[in-house]
Amino acid sequence: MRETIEPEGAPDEARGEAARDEGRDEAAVSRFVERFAADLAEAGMQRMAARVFAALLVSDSGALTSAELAERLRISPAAVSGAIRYLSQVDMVVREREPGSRRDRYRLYNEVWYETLTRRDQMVARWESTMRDGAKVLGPGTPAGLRIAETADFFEFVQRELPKMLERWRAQQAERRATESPKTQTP
Amino acid sequence: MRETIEPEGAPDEARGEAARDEGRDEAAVSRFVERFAADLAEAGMQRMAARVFAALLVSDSGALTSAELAERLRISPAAVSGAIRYLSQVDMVVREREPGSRRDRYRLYNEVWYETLTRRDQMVARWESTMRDGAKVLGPGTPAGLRIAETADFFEFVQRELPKMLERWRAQQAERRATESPKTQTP
DNA sequence: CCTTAACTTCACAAATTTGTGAAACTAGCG
DNA sequence: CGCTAGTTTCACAAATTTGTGAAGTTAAGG
Repeated sequence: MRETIEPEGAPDEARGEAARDEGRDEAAVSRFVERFAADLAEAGMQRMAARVFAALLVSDSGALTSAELAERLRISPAAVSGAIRYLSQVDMVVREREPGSRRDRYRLYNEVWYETLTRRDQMVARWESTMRDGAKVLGPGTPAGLRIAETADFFEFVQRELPKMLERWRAQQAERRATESPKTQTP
Repeated sequence: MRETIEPEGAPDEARGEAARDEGRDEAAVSRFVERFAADLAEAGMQRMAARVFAALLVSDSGALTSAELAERLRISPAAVSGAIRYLSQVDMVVREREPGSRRDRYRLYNEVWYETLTRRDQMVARWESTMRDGAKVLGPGTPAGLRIAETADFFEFVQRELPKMLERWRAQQAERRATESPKTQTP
């Protein structure tokens, strides 16, 4: 029951400068946006942040203004603001001030998955630190102390592995781009 | 302000069959439990589940009864029940019915981290599926379609990598146990 | 079989989170 | 320099989540 009062046939002075994304099955796209957002939310991301991220993902330009996001997701500017604050904080989106206009655009960060995994890595680092302290408290002679020390070791292991894994992904991508279509280089 | 009325000096008929965990700095242990639980909660785990898991982690036996958990964490049996339901569901804890007595014991699952990563893997699988569908909706000719297809590829890559990583961890552990102290085998 | 210890379920009150409208800022543009 | 489009902040109402007490269930032990 929300009435987004935005004269549908507004003069197009304000139109056409951003993503147009025309000629697609908007209903299907929206379903996809909501489905992916739900996946992310289930994994712990704030709901609005997830929706905004998904909306950016399906835009051809990879960047949208606050107004566009608000319109497409049917949410208030305040909600967009909150979502963007979160997404910038975790480096999933970058804010671009357009030189000419006074409105911001929010762009998908290119290395999103790199950033996201790095963030996860930092979390694991914190856990390892917690575990090392715990191992001290419990003492190396006790079963609990040993178990906790081993957990710390596991977290340390994961921390060493994640960056390597990202490296392999990049290598694979580089190779694929080289072989698959030698013309398609990102401008 | 919770009053856990449990006669501290209860006759020990009901004592001594489970974890005793004596002679440690209980205050320090409790701080560690709460800290690690907070880490887990921040990562999205339900708070009570996180606390119960942490409490099991610091027990020497690696297993506690509902009553012990309730007492140590100062929570109601209902809360324990809820937490255990979650933890069993995700295979982080196994339920053991003691043959003699009528009370259950909840034991840390040995391969917790293996299970946890596997679970994460399944989540990534769902995301990949979402992305493949999305790529279809957007179409392979569009920028958004390409971006989404690449994301799907990334998820696929991660899915292939995680199991390998776990394999390496196991190998490393096996080796360490062999070299470090050839006597210390789990009974 | 009946008793009763142990666990689970349920309804609810408390606490937390979420998204909004409206007011407060900020900075282009005239 | 003031106007105003665009964004952020704030207080609050709605929705959700959380943990509890109490009732309900199950099965071990007499």
